[in-house]
Amino acid sequence: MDTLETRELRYFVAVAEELHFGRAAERLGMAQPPLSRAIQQLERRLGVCLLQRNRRGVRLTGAGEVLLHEGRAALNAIAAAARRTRRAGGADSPGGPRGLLVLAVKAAASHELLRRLLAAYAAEPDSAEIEVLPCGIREQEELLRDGRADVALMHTPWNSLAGFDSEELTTEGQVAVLPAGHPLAARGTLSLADVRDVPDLPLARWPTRGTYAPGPGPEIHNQTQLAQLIALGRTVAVVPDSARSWLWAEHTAVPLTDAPPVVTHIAWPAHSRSLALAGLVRTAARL
Amino acid sequence: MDTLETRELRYFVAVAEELHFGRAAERLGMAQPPLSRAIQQLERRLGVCLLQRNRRGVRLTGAGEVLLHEGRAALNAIAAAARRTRRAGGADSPGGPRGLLVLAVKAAASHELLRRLLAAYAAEPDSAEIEVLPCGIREQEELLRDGRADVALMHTPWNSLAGFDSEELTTEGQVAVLPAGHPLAARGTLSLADVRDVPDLPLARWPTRGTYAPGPGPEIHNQTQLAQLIALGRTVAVVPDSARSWLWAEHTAVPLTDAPPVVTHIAWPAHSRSLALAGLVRTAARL
DNA sequence: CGCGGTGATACCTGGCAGGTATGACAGGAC
DNA sequence: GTCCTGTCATACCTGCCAGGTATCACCGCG
Repeated sequence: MDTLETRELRYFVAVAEELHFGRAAERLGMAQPPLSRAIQQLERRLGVCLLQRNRRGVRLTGAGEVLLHEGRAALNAIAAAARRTRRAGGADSPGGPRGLLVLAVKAAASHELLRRLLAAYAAEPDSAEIEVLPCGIREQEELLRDGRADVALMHTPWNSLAGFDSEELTTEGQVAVLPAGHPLAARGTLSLADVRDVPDLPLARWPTRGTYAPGPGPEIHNQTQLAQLIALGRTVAVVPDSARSWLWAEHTAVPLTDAPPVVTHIAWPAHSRSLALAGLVRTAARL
Repeated sequence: MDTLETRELRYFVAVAEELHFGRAAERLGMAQPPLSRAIQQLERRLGVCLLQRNRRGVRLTGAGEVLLHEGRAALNAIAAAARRTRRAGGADSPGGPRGLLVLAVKAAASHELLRRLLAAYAAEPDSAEIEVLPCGIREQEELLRDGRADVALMHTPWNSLAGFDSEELTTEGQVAVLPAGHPLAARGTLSLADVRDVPDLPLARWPTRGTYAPGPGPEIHNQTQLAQLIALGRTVAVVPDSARSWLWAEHTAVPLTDAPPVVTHIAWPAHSRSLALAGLVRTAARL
């Protein structure tokens, strides 16, 4: 009587995202009428109006917004339960894998730290196997939430640690990456203002939540592209010190005096209680 | 094909907790055979063995343990979605409540801070209604997780903030609460060692996760009981400074020099994004 | 060797999820 | 006004599956 079925959550989230019963039904691989009925039934069971069916289209009510957020979180938790259970399966069978941890890392970030962590953990007794899953920085949080990953190396201020348990690992400064021949490349240190005010080298722009801030610099989609544009003398970028590991010969990194420090954390879903994870975190904290 | 139904999660959690199909079925209000079948089906769908059916009883496998943990979290998320949606319902109807926030507080803790917070928030424009839900300190986290509460006042080091977003509010010292006539009550300050070493006043013992640590002091179940035992000269307790608000005339509070400080936070589920909650947090941070 | 207690199997049935066909209604073109 | 179109809701049917009852297979124990 008061327990939501995952089917209903899936249906509602689809409708709330599409704001269109027909398209939502198509996305769900079903016909539109049963979907309409299911949503009505959900509204009756909750005793709440979720959607404002106006002539021409659908809008979310306040309660609908709440269910969209909370429902997404619940669906993530359900998917995580299924994935983590599957991953743990077979760990009992003697001779089988003793456990597998999926570690989400932003591609090419903290390369040296990661190398040392993997080596140190592999040397531990009873260590589990670690699968390294390179991904985008925004993706990490989603991967942890929906169970595709178990643990992640995160970097403030870019990642948000809200909702996760975490342990601080290292702090590093940031550097400006310039084309090797540029006059500024000869300086020993720079300030953010120096970098922002170079007229011939507009600061590269990264997407924040899918959109680019306005500005003169080029829009960057991946690191290779950035590296090339810097090498060509078209842009300059501010990156953490450890990013030196992927610089080209044609790049020069100059330390910045006033850039915010970058802190690397190891983070995991707050409720996790696996031995393998605890071992990895302990190893990381001792590095 | 790979999506867990909440029904299956409920069933599995019941069986995993009871470790007995018959009792689990009874708890679920159903017959035992369909429950057995549902669990088998779940195991087949996940491709994982969850339970070790021995002669005489059932045991969890590793994968079963994982599903028990993750499944509980998922069920909490689902219950939270339903409850918060219901609570948000009707907030659209003009004239209806503009919103209701449920605030979980440990009974009698941070009394003055709470009073000021409620007053300051009520004075804000567009403030929602606040329902204060007094509860035990361990309960708070569960209430936030399953949606019975939206926000809580938590106290480190007793509460864990893992999994929540939070804002630090105040830090306070701790005091020893003694019977008024006791020799130690005349002292201006005390150390933890002083309090622990009084032979005639054994330190009161609080339950930690339902069990009591061994020791000579009385086992405390609630604050009233503690207050009475102190007044009777049977025990001594270490409590935060703000607990002075519930002391009796026959009590004397003496500051402790070396007790760990108590930090009060306002905490909420990390993914929450409601305007009313944001307003309350902003008000609290400005106090 | 029964007996009690366990989970598994066999079989049946009612409800409900989902499909198809169609209605109701609003807007736009003219 | 009168179509036509795009939307969501309703009506009705059907097949599947969740759940019930009866029973089995197994084991430990007095």
